Amino acid sequence: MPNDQRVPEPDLSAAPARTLRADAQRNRTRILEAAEAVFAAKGPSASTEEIAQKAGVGIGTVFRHFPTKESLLKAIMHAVAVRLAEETRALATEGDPATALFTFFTRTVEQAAEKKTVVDLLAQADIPVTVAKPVLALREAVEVLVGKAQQAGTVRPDVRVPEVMALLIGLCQASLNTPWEPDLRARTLAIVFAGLSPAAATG
Amino acid sequence: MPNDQRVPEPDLSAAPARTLRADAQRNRTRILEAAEAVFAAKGPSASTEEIAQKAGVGIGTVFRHFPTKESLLKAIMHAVAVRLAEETRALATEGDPATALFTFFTRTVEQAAEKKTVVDLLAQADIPVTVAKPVLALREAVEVLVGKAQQAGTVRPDVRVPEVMALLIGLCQASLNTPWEPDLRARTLAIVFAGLSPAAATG
DNA sequence: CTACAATCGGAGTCTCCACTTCGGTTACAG
DNA sequence: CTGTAACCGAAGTGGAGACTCCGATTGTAG
Repeated sequence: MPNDQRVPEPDLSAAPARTLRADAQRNRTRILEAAEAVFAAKGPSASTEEIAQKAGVGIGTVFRHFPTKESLLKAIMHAVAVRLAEETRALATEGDPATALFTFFTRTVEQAAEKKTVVDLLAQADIPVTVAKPVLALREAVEVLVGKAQQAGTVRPDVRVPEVMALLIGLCQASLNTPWEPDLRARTLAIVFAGLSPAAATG
Repeated sequence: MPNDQRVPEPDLSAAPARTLRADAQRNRTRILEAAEAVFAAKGPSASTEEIAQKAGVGIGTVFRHFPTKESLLKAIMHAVAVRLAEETRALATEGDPATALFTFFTRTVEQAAEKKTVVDLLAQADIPVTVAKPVLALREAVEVLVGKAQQAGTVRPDVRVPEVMALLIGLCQASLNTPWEPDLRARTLAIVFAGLSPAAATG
């Protein structure tokens, strides 16, 4: 039994502590699931109590697993970033190079309205250190998408990744706050895609 | 001209009450100025106390003039909406039809980072009744801008106002949360402008 | 089975903020 | 100048939410 616990670094992955008691592990999972749902629906301002209730545990249990509301939020953002980066990388390696970027764009904007966490994650100016790695991975995956689309001739060669990310973030935020009809979403995306295409004037 | 309709609605303009005592009028003005500055800098979550302090009055004075924090916020938004609508209308009547829309876009996005109130106003899904009129005026002015640009041949004829507003809101929000370098802002706007231009493929 | 340490959970604390109250102050009519 | 009604402002109230404490509960080693 390791009496002394020396933990120089907090591990934010799914199973951080060793020999975690069974109920503790179960509750931890429940809390993470509940937190992801609540944060996605109501944003970071959702109360910890609501998360505890949705998870079916007491509020004290939440704060034992995550000493701070912020730490819980970071754990969720970490998970979200990892998933998003994986999806994007899959699209970059397996998808049709000519259209993969547009698919990624459309899919992300579509889901933005339902997943506030994703938008908050993307919009953050100063990325917390704990989620920096997956966010970097996401950026690299987008870079691949842009590069392939440019090689395939569906995106202008002078377009760079920062402005693509800027457009993505902007569209996600706008669609989140002002729920778009599918028709409006399609037309708005069409304008951006047209602007990215080689047919457009460079101005 | 709209027919005269009598609406029992509180007047939110600068001088609502008649025969307001001199010091009261002065304080009211100070509060409005302070609130606009603070809300623009910190958003709607800024505390009333900070506004009172910046205005140089007690917090009680703020609540006498504006019974609710929300009513104060609405008064500011009303003023902002009126100003923005006037600027836009001026651009619609006096500016070069071919470029006025782009000028409006660029100017608004440029100022977004410093004026959170404007972004909050534009992004609101449900416009409060008290500011609906100037917001409608703004929308009409944008409609004129789009129409003139289309007549001048600088914007595709199939583009409609809703998607233009959606793009504007998205760009403003993104530039607000993630401060853009002027260079990035220019490149991002260039993509959108290219997408609006007739040279772009319709998809 | 039993002991015990890890875990649970919710009442309690602390802080922040919107909003109220009321005694002191001041503009202004007469 | 003077009375007074309007106005001022800071201490006070209430509620919400993040975080803590500690007796009760429970998984698990032996």
